Amino acid sequence: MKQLTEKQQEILDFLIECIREERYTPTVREIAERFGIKSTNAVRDHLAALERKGCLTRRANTSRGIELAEEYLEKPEGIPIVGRVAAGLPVTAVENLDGYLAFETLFGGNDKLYALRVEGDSMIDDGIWDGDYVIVHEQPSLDNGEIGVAIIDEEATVKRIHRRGKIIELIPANELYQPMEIDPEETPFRIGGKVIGVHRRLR
Amino acid sequence: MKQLTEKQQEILDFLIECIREERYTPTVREIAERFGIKSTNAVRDHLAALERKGCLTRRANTSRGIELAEEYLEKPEGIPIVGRVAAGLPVTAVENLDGYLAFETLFGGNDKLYALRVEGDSMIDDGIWDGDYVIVHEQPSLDNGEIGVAIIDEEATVKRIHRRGKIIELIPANELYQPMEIDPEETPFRIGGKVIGVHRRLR
DNA sequence: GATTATACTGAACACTTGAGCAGATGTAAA
DNA sequence: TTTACATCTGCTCAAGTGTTCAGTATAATC
Repeated sequence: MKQLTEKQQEILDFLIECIREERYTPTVREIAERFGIKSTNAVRDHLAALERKGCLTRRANTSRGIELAEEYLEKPEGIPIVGRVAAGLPVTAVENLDGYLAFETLFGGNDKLYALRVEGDSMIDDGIWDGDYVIVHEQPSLDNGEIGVAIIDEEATVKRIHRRGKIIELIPANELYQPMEIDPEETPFRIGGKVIGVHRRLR
Repeated sequence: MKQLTEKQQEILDFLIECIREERYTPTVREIAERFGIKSTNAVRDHLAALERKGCLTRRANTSRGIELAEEYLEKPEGIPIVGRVAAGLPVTAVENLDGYLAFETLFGGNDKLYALRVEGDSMIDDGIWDGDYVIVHEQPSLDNGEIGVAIIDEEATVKRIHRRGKIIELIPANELYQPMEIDPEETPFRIGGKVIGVHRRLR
């Protein structure tokens, strides 16, 4: 991407604001009015420059036919992640900013994910509490000892899952609970996926 | 919201697809072409009906001036939350769907939020582990005993925070650690906010 | 000094587009 | 039957809008 002039950047910012925030592509004349430009051709020059520099494309002879390049269409979503707290600044100052916390960025657009609300405290020693959401990657099998979702008789439960020969062992993380053994030939059993995240809402 | 006819629904769906997905508002004639309608006035009638029923508004005398109502602009984001797992269906089948897990819906567009990565295991008994993200609501004070962010000498730390007279007490949730006492008149101290959520990425 | 890119004015042109009118057909409710 | 509404055709018109041409001026680059 080539360097933009100040004016070009201003106009690009305006376009981004319009299209991203207002879902509304301005006309050449609207852009001219916004910047106090009296000739549509001046705007045209800027748009041509922006197009040449790869910031946008235009549909010819079409009203409001500006299409922004991909990188300008997404707005940062989620919760700002604060790194070090710089002296004297508010916590969320840009200087402290480390990124954005969002499921999108954390789990990267994976469409085999689902969330499950945990009931009971059988996994409390693994840091999974009653009422937590676990984020699950749907997959048919697990490595031995991984935390996953076991579906027994269509009832979902979160446990550490071991396979010992033909027997499936579900191991809680709470000394008050006993491990459970399942013979898949006797009991309808399947694996719902692997737990890859935990989310808790405090009050 | 009044009932839509099949045709009106089709046109609304097309508008939603264009505006939401392609960021591109079609003209009356483009809509006509899309549905094999030969007169712009037929489309005009449909748009009038949709406007009357509150699905959209139109900017008069403006090209591509259709504005969808708020409820059609957002697409469901986040991770599907599964409730009960219905028999015989894949886990993420619509029948099991309970909603979507997203920071947006969980924390409702609150802009006083930030996230902080936790270092150390001083809060392990409160289910906050080393490497977790805590979601913090920025606020200047806390109720006694709430979990919050204490900023001491511009260093942020997560603890249960008590106020005892002039003294601030920071109480860890791990018997290996000792409570810490702070005199705000001697040590630069402020409250970074209240911890309202925990998020953990497993591997 | 010549060339190129940026930034703009002003006017004219032609296509794009929304708006409007007159009228037709079919369906469903009153 | 009457009424209301949805759906559509065909046409016209005016306003909206992108495009082009002819210039002017400045600064950076070669």
